[in-house]
Amino acid sequence: MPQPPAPRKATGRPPRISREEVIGTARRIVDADGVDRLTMRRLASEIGSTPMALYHHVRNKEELLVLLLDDYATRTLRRPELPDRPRERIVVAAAAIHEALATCPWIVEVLTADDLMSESALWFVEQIVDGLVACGLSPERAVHGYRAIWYYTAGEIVIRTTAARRRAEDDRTTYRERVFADLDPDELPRLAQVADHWAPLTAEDTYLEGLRALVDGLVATR
Amino acid sequence: MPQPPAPRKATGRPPRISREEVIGTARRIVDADGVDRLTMRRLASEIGSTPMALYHHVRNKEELLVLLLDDYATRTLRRPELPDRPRERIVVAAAAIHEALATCPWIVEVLTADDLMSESALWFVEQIVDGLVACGLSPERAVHGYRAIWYYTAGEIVIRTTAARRRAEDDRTTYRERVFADLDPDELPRLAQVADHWAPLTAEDTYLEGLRALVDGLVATR
DNA sequence: GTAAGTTTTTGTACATGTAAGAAAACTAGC
DNA sequence: GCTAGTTTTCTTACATGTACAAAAACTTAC
Repeated sequence: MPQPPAPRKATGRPPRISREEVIGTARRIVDADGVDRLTMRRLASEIGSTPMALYHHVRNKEELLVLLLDDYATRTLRRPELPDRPRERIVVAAAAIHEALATCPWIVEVLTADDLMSESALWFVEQIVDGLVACGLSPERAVHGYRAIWYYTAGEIVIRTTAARRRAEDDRTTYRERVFADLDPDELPRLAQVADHWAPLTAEDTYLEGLRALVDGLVATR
Repeated sequence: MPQPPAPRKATGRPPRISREEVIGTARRIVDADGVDRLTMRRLASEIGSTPMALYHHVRNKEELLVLLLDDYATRTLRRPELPDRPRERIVVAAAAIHEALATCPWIVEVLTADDLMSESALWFVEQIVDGLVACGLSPERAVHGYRAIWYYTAGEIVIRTTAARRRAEDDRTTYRERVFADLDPDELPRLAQVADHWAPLTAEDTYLEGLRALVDGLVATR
């Protein structure tokens, strides 16, 4: 793996491709044909190299996807105007991250891989932690609060995106539908009550409401 | 795919293996050697069949894993004593699901695949939805509240498990550590302030605190 | 020049999930 | 028995990520 801090040793066989070229070409493929079409072989051939050569610039395909997500975040995350009230500041910052990620449908494969820790995302993290501190949390509790918000946000995106993808590529009856079809109203009255509306209800986008509830709960002095 | 409701047509070539046998053998492999060692070829050979024969009993490997998780949930989920206060009931029910899933380290691959919708898990869902209604939410809002709790719970498990796995199999410096090493304290004062403790802070298990905050926020009349 | 050392590239090979279709093993109708 | 139909199993084949080792293309020391 190359060491950018070193001032270019100029020893060894000179590289024909660079990490940037790899990422850039991968981005083009993903933008054009979707993440499913991004294979190491195709990437290599489009870049004019061989599959294994790529592995000197990225550790493996997963890291490549993380780098792609980073690249995407750097290019599209714009810092919004933040309201004055700290509680609203938290909500707006988290919602901005959520929106950016939710419109990038292929992240699912990567989202769980690591925290969202690109340079450009840190500012949002800072705003959230700072907002929590402004609400009276200790720095430690603020970090925990940020983590909770991140769990909720990432979980929402991953689950909703996966569900949507599954619906798209598989129109057979899902297990869920079968289970909900014959609920015992005596044992599970509430679920039986909402069984008919379960699908539309869970399809609704309630990220913001949930986020608000979570933030409210986090900043409430208990 | 076989139709269990039909009373056994007894036509066509008689099956030599059953879905139950497939799941049972898969479970043994996973219990013995971990989910990584579960391959369709090995499963087939241990069952005394061929890989492609399995595909008449499970749709694909992902469905097999979902069925495995279902099986696991059915065997291990025990209904806890629930407190009277609805708010606490929600917390206890959600925490029970969380605990069962968190001790089953291989679920990550499946968790995002679908809701946790095995028969045995529905009772917990019922308790959560019912608890939310008892706190004054409409049935619709209660379902949304349950979804928020599920997003948070699944996100926590997926992210923490993936992070732990990554730490285990890769001791090289992570991207996160590098980013946190040189934070600009002027631009990101809060993060710089906690940078040293970030790793231990995020390693702490704060699921319950986050859950409590979320539930508090959900039931608070606003 | 040559030799040694370093880094990148390439070629080969393997494990894996699974698509496609042929074959096998049965039943029902004749 | 024979044929047609149905369901399950088996064979073959392919795409993919990537391990491993050899080769290539450099620099530096002599």
